[in-house]
Amino acid sequence: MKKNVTTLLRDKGFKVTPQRIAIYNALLSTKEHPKAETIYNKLLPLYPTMSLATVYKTLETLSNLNLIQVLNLGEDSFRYDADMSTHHHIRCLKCDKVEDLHGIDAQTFINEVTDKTNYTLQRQQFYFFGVCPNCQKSH
Amino acid sequence: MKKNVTTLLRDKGFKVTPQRIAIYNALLSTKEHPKAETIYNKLLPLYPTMSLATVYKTLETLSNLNLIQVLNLGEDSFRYDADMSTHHHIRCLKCDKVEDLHGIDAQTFINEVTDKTNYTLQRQQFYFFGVCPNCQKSH
DNA sequence: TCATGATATTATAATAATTATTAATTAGTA
DNA sequence: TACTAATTAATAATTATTATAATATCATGA
Repeated sequence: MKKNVTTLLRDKGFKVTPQRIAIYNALLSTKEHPKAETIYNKLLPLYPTMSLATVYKTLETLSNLNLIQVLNLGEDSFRYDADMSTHHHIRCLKCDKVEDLHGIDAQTFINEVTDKTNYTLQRQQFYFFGVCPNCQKSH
Repeated sequence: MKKNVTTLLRDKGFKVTPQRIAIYNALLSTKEHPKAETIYNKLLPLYPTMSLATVYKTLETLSNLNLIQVLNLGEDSFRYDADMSTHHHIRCLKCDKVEDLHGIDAQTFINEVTDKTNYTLQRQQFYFFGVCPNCQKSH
Protein backbone atom coordinates (compact mmCIF):
# COMPACT_ATOMS: atom_id res chain seq x y z
CA MET A 1 0.00 0.00 0.00
CA LYS A 2 1.20 3.44 -0.94
CA LYS A 3 1.61 6.09 1.68
CA ASN A 4 0.99 9.72 0.96
CA VAL A 5 3.38 12.59 1.72
CA THR A 6 1.61 13.56 4.87
CA THR A 7 2.00 10.14 6.42
CA LEU A 8 5.55 9.74 5.19
CA LEU A 9 6.66 13.08 6.55
CA ARG A 10 5.02 12.42 9.87
CA ASP A 11 6.40 8.90 10.15
CA LYS A 12 9.91 10.22 9.69
CA GLY A 13 9.44 12.90 12.29
CA PHE A 14 9.12 15.76 9.85
CA LYS A 15 6.42 18.33 10.25
CA VAL A 16 3.68 18.51 7.69
CA THR A 17 3.48 22.06 6.43
CA PRO A 18 1.42 23.67 3.69
CA GLN A 19 4.62 24.58 1.86
CA ARG A 20 5.80 21.00 1.76
CA ILE A 21 2.48 19.69 0.58
CA ALA A 22 2.22 22.41 -2.05
CA ILE A 23 5.68 21.79 -3.42
CA TYR A 24 5.18 18.06 -3.55
CA ASN A 25 1.80 18.42 -5.23
CA ALA A 26 3.20 20.89 -7.71
CA LEU A 27 5.71 18.25 -8.73
CA LEU A 28 3.16 15.47 -8.79
CA SER A 29 0.85 17.37 -11.07
CA THR A 30 3.32 18.17 -13.82
CA LYS A 31 5.36 16.23 -16.32
CA GLU A 32 7.65 19.13 -16.98
CA HIS A 33 10.53 18.34 -14.64
CA PRO A 34 10.65 21.89 -13.33
CA LYS A 35 13.58 23.64 -11.69
CA ALA A 36 13.37 25.07 -8.18
CA GLU A 37 12.73 28.55 -9.49
CA THR A 38 9.92 27.34 -11.74
CA ILE A 39 8.17 25.69 -8.83
CA TYR A 40 8.66 28.83 -6.77
CA ASN A 41 7.09 31.03 -9.43
CA LYS A 42 4.22 28.66 -9.94
CA LEU A 43 3.36 28.64 -6.24
CA LEU A 44 3.96 32.31 -5.59
CA PRO A 45 0.40 33.46 -6.37
CA LEU A 46 -1.04 30.97 -3.89
CA TYR A 47 1.74 31.24 -1.33
CA PRO A 48 2.91 34.83 -1.62
CA THR A 49 5.07 34.67 1.47
CA MET A 50 6.98 31.58 0.47
CA SER A 51 10.71 31.92 0.06
CA LEU A 52 12.84 30.35 -2.65
CA ALA A 53 15.05 28.95 0.10
CA THR A 54 12.09 27.04 1.39
CA VAL A 55 11.61 25.49 -2.01
CA TYR A 56 15.23 24.35 -2.05
CA LYS A 57 15.08 23.00 1.50
CA THR A 58 11.84 21.20 0.88
CA LEU A 59 13.11 19.65 -2.33
CA GLU A 60 16.12 18.38 -0.44
CA THR A 61 13.91 16.93 2.27
CA LEU A 62 11.61 15.23 -0.22
CA SER A 63 14.60 13.85 -2.06
CA ASN A 64 16.05 12.44 1.14
CA LEU A 65 12.73 10.74 1.79
CA ASN A 66 12.87 9.24 -1.72
CA LEU A 67 9.66 10.99 -2.63
CA ILE A 68 11.20 12.84 -5.53
CA GLN A 69 14.28 12.49 -7.68
CA VAL A 70 16.81 15.07 -8.74
CA LEU A 71 17.86 15.26 -12.38
CA ASN A 72 20.89 16.86 -13.99
CA LEU A 73 20.74 17.03 -17.70
CA GLY A 74 23.76 19.18 -18.28
CA GLU A 75 22.02 22.42 -17.53
CA ASP A 76 22.83 25.23 -15.16
CA SER A 77 20.36 24.02 -12.56
CA PHE A 78 18.75 20.86 -11.28
CA ARG A 79 15.36 19.56 -12.26
CA TYR A 80 12.96 17.66 -10.02
CA ASP A 81 10.59 14.79 -10.67
CA ALA A 82 7.98 13.26 -8.38
CA ASP A 83 7.56 10.23 -10.63
CA MET A 84 9.51 7.56 -8.81
CA SER A 85 8.54 4.71 -11.09
CA THR A 86 11.31 3.27 -13.20
CA HIS A 87 11.77 5.51 -16.19
CA HIS A 88 14.39 7.49 -18.02
CA HIS A 89 14.65 10.98 -19.48
CA ILE A 90 15.27 12.62 -22.78
CA ARG A 91 16.09 16.27 -23.33
CA CYS A 92 15.51 18.12 -26.56
CA LEU A 93 18.68 19.94 -27.50
CA LYS A 94 16.71 22.70 -29.23
CA CYS A 95 13.88 23.58 -26.87
CA ASP A 96 15.43 22.04 -23.74
CA LYS A 97 12.28 20.32 -22.63
CA VAL A 98 12.72 17.09 -20.71
CA GLU A 99 10.38 14.19 -21.29
CA ASP A 100 9.89 10.82 -19.66
CA LEU A 101 10.81 7.57 -21.32
CA HIS A 102 8.51 4.93 -19.94
CA GLY A 103 8.31 1.26 -20.72
CA ILE A 104 11.89 0.87 -21.81
CA ASP A 105 13.65 -1.97 -20.15
CA ALA A 106 17.20 -1.46 -18.97
CA GLN A 107 17.37 -4.42 -16.65
CA THR A 108 19.75 -6.46 -18.78
CA PHE A 109 22.02 -3.45 -19.04
CA ILE A 110 21.87 -2.80 -15.31
CA ASN A 111 22.53 -6.45 -14.51
CA GLU A 112 25.63 -6.33 -16.65
CA VAL A 113 26.93 -3.43 -14.58
CA THR A 114 26.07 -5.19 -11.35
CA ASP A 115 27.99 -8.25 -12.49
CA LYS A 116 31.02 -6.41 -13.72
CA THR A 117 31.68 -4.02 -10.85
CA ASN A 118 32.39 -4.52 -7.21
CA TYR A 119 30.24 -1.58 -6.28
CA THR A 120 27.05 -2.05 -4.32
CA LEU A 121 24.74 -0.37 -6.80
CA GLN A 122 22.10 1.90 -5.36
CA ARG A 123 20.59 3.66 -8.31
CA GLN A 124 21.22 4.83 -11.82
CA GLN A 125 20.24 7.61 -14.10
CA PHE A 126 19.95 7.39 -17.87
CA TYR A 127 19.78 10.52 -19.97
CA PHE A 128 19.15 10.77 -23.69
CA PHE A 129 19.71 13.83 -25.82
CA GLY A 130 18.25 14.58 -29.21
CA VAL A 131 15.80 16.74 -31.10
CA CYS A 132 12.11 16.40 -30.36
CA PRO A 133 9.52 15.91 -33.13
CA ASN A 134 8.26 19.45 -32.71
CA CYS A 135 11.68 21.03 -33.14
CA GLN A 136 12.43 18.78 -36.10
CA LYS A 137 9.44 20.21 -37.92
CA SER A 138 9.99 23.80 -37.00
CA HIS A 139 13.44 24.07 -38.51
CA MET B 1 43.61 7.68 -38.66
CA LYS B 2 43.39 9.68 -35.48
CA LYS B 3 44.21 13.35 -35.44
CA ASN B 4 45.81 15.02 -32.48
CA VAL B 5 44.57 18.16 -30.78
CA THR B 6 46.99 20.43 -32.57
CA THR B 7 45.79 19.38 -35.99
CA LEU B 8 42.16 19.38 -34.95
CA LEU B 9 42.31 22.83 -33.48
CA ARG B 10 44.13 24.20 -36.49
CA ASP B 11 41.78 22.53 -38.96
CA LYS B 12 38.81 24.15 -37.31
CA GLY B 13 40.42 27.55 -37.33
CA PHE B 14 41.27 27.61 -33.65
CA LYS B 15 44.64 28.73 -32.48
CA VAL B 16 46.97 26.23 -30.92
CA THR B 17 48.09 27.60 -27.59
CA PRO B 18 50.12 26.12 -24.75
CA GLN B 19 47.13 26.46 -22.44
CA ARG B 20 44.88 24.44 -24.69
CA ILE B 21 47.45 21.73 -25.15
CA ALA B 22 48.16 21.61 -21.44
CA ILE B 23 44.49 21.37 -20.47
CA TYR B 24 43.80 18.67 -22.99
CA ASN B 25 46.85 16.68 -21.94
CA ALA B 26 45.94 17.04 -18.30
CA LEU B 27 42.63 15.44 -19.08
CA LEU B 28 44.16 12.76 -21.27
CA SER B 29 46.58 11.71 -18.58
CA THR B 30 44.12 11.13 -15.79
CA LYS B 31 41.23 8.81 -15.09
CA GLU B 32 39.88 11.00 -12.34
CA HIS B 33 37.28 12.99 -14.24
CA PRO B 34 38.43 16.27 -12.73
CA LYS B 35 36.45 19.48 -12.36
CA ALA B 36 37.61 22.74 -13.90
CA GLU B 37 39.10 23.94 -10.65
CA THR B 38 41.04 20.70 -10.19
CA ILE B 39 42.59 21.04 -13.62
CA TYR B 40 43.42 24.65 -12.88
CA ASN B 41 45.17 23.78 -9.64
CA LYS B 42 47.07 20.96 -11.24
CA LEU B 43 48.40 23.18 -14.01
CA LEU B 44 49.08 26.23 -11.90
CA PRO B 45 52.66 25.30 -10.95
CA LEU B 46 53.61 24.87 -14.59
CA TYR B 47 51.46 27.70 -15.94
CA PRO B 48 51.44 30.25 -13.14
CA THR B 49 49.79 32.95 -15.22
CA MET B 50 46.91 30.85 -16.39
CA SER B 51 43.44 32.00 -15.45
CA LEU B 52 40.54 29.84 -14.33
CA ALA B 53 38.45 31.51 -17.00
CA THR B 54 40.82 30.10 -19.59
CA VAL B 55 40.26 26.64 -18.23
CA TYR B 56 36.52 27.05 -18.55
CA LYS B 57 36.74 28.53 -22.03
CA THR B 58 39.15 25.87 -23.21
CA LEU B 59 37.02 23.07 -21.84
CA GLU B 60 34.07 24.51 -23.71
CA THR B 61 36.09 24.69 -26.90
CA LEU B 62 37.36 21.14 -26.55
CA SER B 63 33.86 19.93 -25.83
CA ASN B 64 32.51 21.65 -28.94
CA LEU B 65 35.22 19.91 -30.96
CA ASN B 66 34.12 16.60 -29.47
CA LEU B 67 37.53 16.07 -27.99
CA ILE B 68 36.25 15.80 -24.45
CA GLN B 69 32.94 15.12 -22.79
CA VAL B 70 31.20 16.87 -19.95
CA LEU B 71 29.76 14.82 -17.09
CA ASN B 72 27.11 15.78 -14.55
CA LEU B 73 26.82 13.36 -11.75
CA GLY B 74 24.57 15.34 -9.47
CA GLU B 75 27.35 17.38 -7.99
CA ASP B 76 27.82 21.10 -7.64
CA SER B 77 30.11 21.30 -10.64
CA PHE B 78 30.82 19.58 -13.92
CA ARG B 79 33.47 16.96 -14.52
CA TYR B 80 35.44 16.46 -17.71
CA ASP B 81 36.69 13.37 -19.50
CA ALA B 82 38.99 13.10 -22.50
CA ASP B 83 38.13 9.45 -23.03
CA MET B 84 35.71 9.57 -25.93
CA SER B 85 35.39 5.85 -26.40
CA THR B 86 32.01 4.36 -25.57
CA HIS B 87 31.83 3.93 -21.83
CA HIS B 88 29.73 4.83 -18.82
CA HIS B 89 30.38 6.20 -15.35
CA ILE B 90 29.84 5.21 -11.77
CA ARG B 91 30.15 7.48 -8.77
CA CYS B 92 30.82 6.31 -5.24
CA LEU B 93 28.27 7.89 -2.93
CA LYS B 94 30.75 7.87 -0.05
CA CYS B 95 34.02 9.15 -1.49
CA ASP B 96 32.53 10.78 -4.59
CA LYS B 97 35.11 9.37 -6.95
CA VAL B 98 33.96 8.72 -10.49
CA GLU B 99 35.15 5.67 -12.36
CA ASP B 100 34.77 4.41 -15.90
CA LEU B 101 32.64 1.46 -16.83
CA HIS B 102 34.14 -0.07 -19.93
CA GLY B 103 33.02 -3.05 -21.95
CA ILE B 104 29.39 -2.85 -20.98
CA ASP B 105 27.06 -2.96 -23.92
CA ALA B 106 24.05 -0.67 -23.95
CA GLN B 107 23.25 -0.97 -27.62
CA THR B 108 20.08 -3.01 -27.19
CA PHE B 109 18.88 -0.51 -24.62
CA ILE B 110 19.72 2.43 -26.86
CA ASN B 111 18.03 0.80 -29.85
CA GLU B 112 14.89 0.39 -27.81
CA VAL B 113 14.85 4.10 -27.10
CA THR B 114 15.48 4.93 -30.74
CA ASP B 115 12.58 2.75 -31.77
CA LYS B 116 10.15 4.06 -29.20
CA THR B 117 10.67 7.80 -29.51
CA ASN B 118 10.30 10.20 -32.36
CA TYR B 119 13.40 12.09 -31.30
CA THR B 120 16.47 12.11 -33.48
CA LEU B 121 18.87 10.78 -30.88
CA GLN B 122 22.26 12.41 -30.71
CA ARG B 123 23.87 11.05 -27.62
CA GLN B 124 23.19 9.58 -24.24
CA GLN B 125 24.74 9.48 -20.82
CA PHE B 126 24.45 6.67 -18.31
CA TYR B 127 25.33 7.23 -14.69
CA PHE B 128 25.47 4.65 -11.93
CA PHE B 129 25.63 5.36 -8.22
CA GLY B 130 26.76 3.05 -5.45
CA VAL B 131 29.46 2.39 -2.92
CA CYS B 132 32.92 1.48 -4.14
CA PRO B 133 34.80 -1.57 -2.81
CA ASN B 134 37.14 0.63 -0.83
CA CYS B 135 34.39 2.46 0.99
CA GLN B 136 32.55 -0.80 1.65
CA LYS B 137 35.56 -2.08 3.55
CA SER B 138 36.25 1.08 5.46
CA HIS B 139 32.86 1.30 7.08
C1' DT C 1 61.83 36.66 -40.70
C1' DC C 2 58.63 40.11 -39.38
C1' DA C 3 54.50 42.91 -39.32
C1' DT C 4 49.68 42.49 -39.15
C1' DG C 5 45.27 41.29 -37.65
C1' DA C 6 42.38 38.16 -35.58
C1' DT C 7 41.89 35.31 -31.84
C1' DA C 8 43.17 33.89 -27.09
C1' DT C 9 44.44 34.94 -22.50
C1' DT C 10 44.38 37.36 -18.29
C1' DA C 11 42.37 39.85 -14.68
C1' DT C 12 38.44 41.14 -12.94
C1' DA C 13 33.70 41.99 -12.45
C1' DA C 14 29.18 40.14 -12.97
C1' DT C 15 25.69 36.67 -12.76
C1' DA C 16 23.07 32.97 -11.11
C1' DA C 17 22.18 28.84 -8.45
C1' DT C 18 22.33 27.23 -4.12
C1' DT C 19 23.29 27.25 0.87
C1' DA C 20 23.80 29.37 5.47
C1' DT C 21 22.12 32.35 9.11
C1' DT C 22 18.96 34.01 12.26
C1' DA C 23 14.78 35.76 14.03
C1' DA C 24 9.98 34.97 13.79
C1' DT C 25 6.38 31.66 13.08
C1' DT C 26 3.93 27.39 13.37
C1' DA C 27 2.84 22.27 13.75
C1' DG C 28 2.15 18.83 16.89
C1' DT C 29 1.97 17.34 21.41
C1' DA C 30 1.01 17.58 26.49
C1' DT D 1 -4.48 26.26 25.23
C1' DA D 2 0.45 26.58 25.99
C1' DC D 3 4.86 24.81 25.03
C1' DT D 4 8.80 23.47 22.35
C1' DA D 5 11.25 22.02 18.61
C1' DA D 6 11.07 22.28 13.87
C1' DT D 7 10.15 25.20 9.96
C1' DT D 8 9.79 29.32 7.41
C1' DA D 9 11.04 33.87 5.65
C1' DA D 10 14.21 37.26 4.79
C1' DT D 11 18.48 38.05 3.80
C1' DA D 12 23.32 37.46 3.41
C1' DA D 13 26.95 34.50 1.89
C1' DT D 14 29.04 31.23 -1.04
C1' DT D 15 30.39 29.06 -5.13
C1' DA D 16 30.45 27.77 -9.99
C1' DT D 17 30.44 29.76 -14.19
C1' DT D 18 30.24 33.50 -17.69
C1' DA D 19 31.01 38.20 -19.48
C1' DT D 20 34.00 42.22 -20.23
C1' DA D 21 37.83 44.73 -21.59
C1' DA D 22 42.67 45.29 -22.00
C1' DT D 23 46.78 42.95 -23.24
C1' DA D 24 49.31 39.29 -25.37
C1' DT D 25 50.07 35.77 -28.79
C1' DC D 26 49.40 32.72 -32.83
C1' DA D 27 49.55 32.14 -37.70
C1' DT D 28 49.38 33.99 -42.14
C1' DG D 29 51.50 36.41 -45.97
C1' DA D 30 54.74 40.00 -47.57
